[in-house]
Order: sequence, then structure tokens, then C-alpha cells
Amino acid sequence: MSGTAPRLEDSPKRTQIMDAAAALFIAQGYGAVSMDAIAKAAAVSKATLYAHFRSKDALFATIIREACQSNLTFGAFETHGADTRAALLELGGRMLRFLLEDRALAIHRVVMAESVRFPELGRAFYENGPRTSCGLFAGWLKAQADAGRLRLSDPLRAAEQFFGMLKGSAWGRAALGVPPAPNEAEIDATVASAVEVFLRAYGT
Amino acid sequence: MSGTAPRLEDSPKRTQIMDAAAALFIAQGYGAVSMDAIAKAAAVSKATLYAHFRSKDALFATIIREACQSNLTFGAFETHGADTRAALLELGGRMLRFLLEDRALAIHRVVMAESVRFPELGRAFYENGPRTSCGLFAGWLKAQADAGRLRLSDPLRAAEQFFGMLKGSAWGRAALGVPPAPNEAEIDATVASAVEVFLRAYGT
DNA sequence: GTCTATAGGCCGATAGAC
DNA sequence: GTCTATCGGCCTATAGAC
Repeated sequence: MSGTAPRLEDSPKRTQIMDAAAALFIAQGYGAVSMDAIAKAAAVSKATLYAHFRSKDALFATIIREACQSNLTFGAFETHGADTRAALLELGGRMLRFLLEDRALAIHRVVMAESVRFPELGRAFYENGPRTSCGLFAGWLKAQADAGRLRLSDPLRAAEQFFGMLKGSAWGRAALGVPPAPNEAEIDATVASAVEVFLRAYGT
Repeated sequence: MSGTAPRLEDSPKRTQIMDAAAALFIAQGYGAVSMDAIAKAAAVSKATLYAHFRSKDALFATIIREACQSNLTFGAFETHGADTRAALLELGGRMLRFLLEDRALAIHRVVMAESVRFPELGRAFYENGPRTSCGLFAGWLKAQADAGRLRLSDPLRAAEQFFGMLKGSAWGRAALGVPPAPNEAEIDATVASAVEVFLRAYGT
């Protein structure tokens, strides 16, 4: 080992390829993106592309797997004071706004579409996205329940129900590209109504 | 007009093409299916295929549009007696089982994936699927409310919340192909819990 | 309308020079 | 590692016989 040679993973060309491929695959999906298009967008030759990635399949799987391992959960759950309703409103608002971001919607579309041919990607997305978020939220709910501010026996199910109500029609429409895009008022109203139902069912 | 000549739409070859193309497109998506594969599966030549459909795009749009115009809602809402809870359990169970069918999941995947390139398909799916089901269910909820068996001010939102809770994690997992496939016990438990939350929030 | 045969192009992947 | 140039194949779509 010479010790100072840059590793393959850090080469600038590889970064260019990863960035370009991520943008294209996430925006357009597997089938609609050619290796020529990726090489052109990354400003490298196709041969360089194949020097770094064995095949189009391997490149796609690497890109999407990495996209699934970051930025798929919507932030922290810390410090929401003693007001459970206010905390739910804040958490719900952040969650729904995250789910409605273009990038999150696009990744969801691509992974769902290709989960048949690339089952590992469906699993990676599920574990790092919905399951992690739900698990964290369920933990928060359990803490609230232990503190006597909620009354529930199955925190994970309650978390899933809350997220399900949040998504409602706004997310379904956005995921299918059906206008109008949800506006702030619709998002706030959806969150507020979900919190209301949740507290009527699980509040003390 | 000779009067007895079979119309193009009724030709047996066309039926073969539509059936084969529907099966392939719904199962594998737009990009993964070639016109050769459709012709072979339909037992016709490619030239015949192009005699009936201008292009692959047009064939795909026709197939998916038709798939969106039928079999995307889960049945009728009639005659559920006076017991609101029992009715919700029955409706919820039918709805969730319908959403978990292979065909419904596959159409959802294909439409969501191609809704960027074929915006009309996203809209057709949304209108004929979720929106129609939600609207019908909201009407049923309103009737229950008018009869004094529920207390809610926004039937459509309540319908969306109920459907959102139904989907929960079982549907998310199934749509991404993540094992284990939901079993009957999980489905029943999900429905029962959603009905419980719904009635605590909106029951009388 | 339906077929066989093929045009014409783009695709994924590679050879070989440097 | 990176390039230019190219291969072989599959793709969409069509020409022409019947």
C-alpha cells in the first residue's frame, strides 16, 4: 500500500457519476435512463462508468440503496415539552411535509416500481424509511403513555394509524402527480384533523 | 356500411393483444416489456400489433387507462343493517383485502411509476380508484351521520382517515414486496383497530 | 388484416491506446 | 483510470406479399 493513493470510492469521477446517476434514476426511474445519458450528465466516458460499476443494474442498486440509507426519515423527536397535542401537531406537520417533498415522492415511486426486480431495494427502503420513522414515533408515543399523557396498548399500531391518517388524500394525489399540489392550508388542516382523531381515540 | 362486418374493436386478434399486453404491462411495467414480448404472448405478429395500436406508448396508455376504469373499487356499500360497528368491520375488511390483491398492488405500482411520463394515467387511476371509493364511503358515512349513528362534520376527510388507517403497515409492506405477506389475522387485527379508533373519534 | 422479413437506431458493454 | 471507437444485439416501427 502506498498509503497516499486516493481510494476508488473518493475519486472525483466516481462522485460525478454517483450524483448524475442519482438525479436521473430518482427522477426518471430505471428503464427511462440510459448509460449514455448518465455518462453525458456526469461528463465522463461510458468506459469510465463501467470501470466504476459492473453494470447498469449494479449502478442502479448502489444509487437507490444509498438513497434509501439517508434522508428517509424526517428528523428528531426530542424536546416537545409537556403539551402532547402541540407536539403531535409539530411532528405531524414535519412528517407530512417531508413525505410530500419531491425527492421523497420520487424515491417512493422508483422503489415501488422496481421492488419486483430488485427486492432488496424494497426492503432497504421500508426498513430505513417507514419502519424506522414508525418505530421512532412509536417509542415517543410509549414515553407519552408511560408519562400518563396517552392511553394506548400498542404504540406501533397507533403510530402506523397516525401516519396513515396524515397521508390521507394529499399524499395519494401527490404521489400520482394529480393536481392540485397540496398547499399549506390543506397540509395544516390534514394534520390538525388527524391529531384530533388520534387524541379522541388515545388521549386521556 | 355492410352492417355485419365485425368492428375493429371486437376482432379476436385485438382481444388477444389487449389481454396479453395487460398481463405483461401490469406485472412488469412499461420499460420491462417489449413489443416483441407482447406479440409473442398474444400469438400475433408485430405488424398486426402495430395495425391495432399506433405505438407502444399508445398501447400502454390504452391498457392502463382501461385497467383504471374497472375493478378499482371494491364493491358495493348497500345493506349493512343498523350496526355501524359491524358494517365498518365488513367494509374495512373488504376494502383492505381488495387493496392487497396482487392485481391492485401491481396497477398501483405501474401507475405511480409512470405517472410522470403519463400524467393522464395518474389522474385516471386516482379518479376511478381512491377518489371514487372514498367518495362512496363518505356518502355512506354521511348517511350514518344523518341517521344519528355517527357524529362527524366532514365525511370525506373521515373516509380518507379510515382508509389511511386501514392501509397502515400491511399495505406499505406489500406494495414494496417486503415479506412477510400480510396474513388473515394481521388483516383482521388492522381492520378491528382502525374501526375502534374511528368509532372513538366519530361514534355517538 | 395478417404475415415474414428487415430497416434503422439506440442500448449495454468492451477493446485497445495512452 | 480514462479516453475514443466500436461491437453485437435488441428495440420500435415499417415495407411488401397475400
